[in-house]
Amino acid sequence: MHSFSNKEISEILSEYTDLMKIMGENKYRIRAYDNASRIVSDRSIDIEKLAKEDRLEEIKGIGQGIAKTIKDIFIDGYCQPLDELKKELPPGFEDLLNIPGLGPKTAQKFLDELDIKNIEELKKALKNQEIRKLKGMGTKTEKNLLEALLDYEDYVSYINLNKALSTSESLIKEIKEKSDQILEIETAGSIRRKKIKIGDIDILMAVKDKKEHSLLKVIRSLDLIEDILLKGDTKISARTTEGLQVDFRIVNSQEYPAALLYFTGSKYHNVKLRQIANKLGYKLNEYGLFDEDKRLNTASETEIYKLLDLKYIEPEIREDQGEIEAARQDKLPDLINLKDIKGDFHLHSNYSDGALTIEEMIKAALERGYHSLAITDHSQSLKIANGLSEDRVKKQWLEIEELREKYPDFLILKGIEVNIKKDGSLDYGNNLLKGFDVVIGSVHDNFNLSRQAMTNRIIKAIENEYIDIIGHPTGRMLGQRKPYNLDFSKIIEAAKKNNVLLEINASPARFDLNDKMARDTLDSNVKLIINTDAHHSEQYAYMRYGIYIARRAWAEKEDIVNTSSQKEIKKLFGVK
DNA sequence: GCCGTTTTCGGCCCGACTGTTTTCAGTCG
Repeated sequence: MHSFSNKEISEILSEYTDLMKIMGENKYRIRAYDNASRIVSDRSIDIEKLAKEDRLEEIKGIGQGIAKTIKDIFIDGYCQPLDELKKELPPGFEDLLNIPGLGPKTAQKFLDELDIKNIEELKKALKNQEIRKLKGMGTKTEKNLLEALLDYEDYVSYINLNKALSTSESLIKEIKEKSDQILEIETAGSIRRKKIKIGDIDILMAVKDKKEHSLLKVIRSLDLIEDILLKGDTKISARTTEGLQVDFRIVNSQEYPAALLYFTGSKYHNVKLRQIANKLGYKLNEYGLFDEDKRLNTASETEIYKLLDLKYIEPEIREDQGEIEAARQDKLPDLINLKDIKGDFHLHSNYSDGALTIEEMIKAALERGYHSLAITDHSQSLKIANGLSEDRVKKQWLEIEELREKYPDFLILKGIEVNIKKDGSLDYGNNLLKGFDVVIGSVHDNFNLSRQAMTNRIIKAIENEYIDIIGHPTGRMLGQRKPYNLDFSKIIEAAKKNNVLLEINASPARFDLNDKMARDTLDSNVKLIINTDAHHSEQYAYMRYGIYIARRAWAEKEDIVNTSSQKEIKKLFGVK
């Protein structure tokens, strides 16, 4: 038996799906494989274990055929049917499908009729105006494909949630200012679901008359809009000055709830809802829930769910990852809210690389309605961030003790973000560490250890009796640094055994843990703490992103330590 | 290829837009 991660199996199935599309396979077979690829990547099922125990068919969506395909991958070490398909196509050919507007049929046509084997050859053919000679192709197609190809070569694949939120909020604000026809307007799509990575922006609008509106003109005039990609009565696609696609959808008021549901997705959530609607004898589309041709009156998404015998499902968990079944049984989680948060426990002051004094950080925390915080500056070896020597730690403790007298009702914890060294030992000795109320262990160097070495390094830190929290557990920096190689299930296990918290670092540079890992953590009954890692009090506002991640992880108030009372916090961190 | 509170066979979510057609296939979400 060979070894493969869920992700690797998922990618093999996904590649197989792409190739089957090009070969013109049965579309339902393609769909089955596509679906299986998603299921395998999604949740924390242990695909390798199930394969070894011959229990793959227990997974819904995986039947005899795909179970055998997966099993054979573990036995052979590769996917034989995939390799056979690959032999029939030139290497690099499947990359053509990544170009927007170019699908399997067109790709196959290019190969058959012009012997185009890869993106380079396509570019040449487009520039030489060979494409327009093909039947069903014209100059317009040629021009569009060339543009799409050039875009693809230096494209924006995705942006982070914080950026997407601010862009969509600006767009909506400007549309409202420039048009008096908007009855309702809202961001839908993956932004409404608060996914961390956003591929495009979906904005839904309700107007009085879908045929008689001048929204195209308004959209064309928006500051952030560079050009229009597609224009219809109900759908307008545009591109921002930063190269991001925005889809505007236009409906009337009656249609709005169903449209909001539809355009929020996810696609897989929607498919499930439609299947349920069909079973109940209804039809669900973006214009409403229909009984025969009669639209049922639904004033909100909640009413649509209700007619489908489901409780309202929050957008953040609409991913077809068990939420529909939970909604049917009234077992949905009561998701945590921003207002439940009472403290922030990973903060930097001007003792290390923060911008403000401890007192300034306290004042801003009070303004946010918090009752607690922890000052956790960097430890001595992080010179670049002005890490604290033992003497400066002692000096900071004295200052905190004075501030405690000045703010008696507010809980100020003496904390530290201590470096976890390459061998898993910590940057301070236990004699100093035991004087802190909160010790966060973080990795700040030697990111390229082997999976085993990195896992052991962090586990060793978790086992130190003074460690309370593992900070930004995977070390990723969005768009800059990949997460380090880690057996995360072992980290969860160690955290559970040693009563250590794992952090959701809410800083937009990190978003670490991500939603899936956070959900896996909670599934193992390990609690999470959400911290902003603020270096300035303005960054307390990052807490909302941490909440989004937690909500996507199905977190309830009780799952997140920051919601505890001051008394509970004291008990948790052993403060008198 | 998967699935079943009518089914082990016969279905499988649904619609918008584009380009090139003249009624539709391809692509996308």
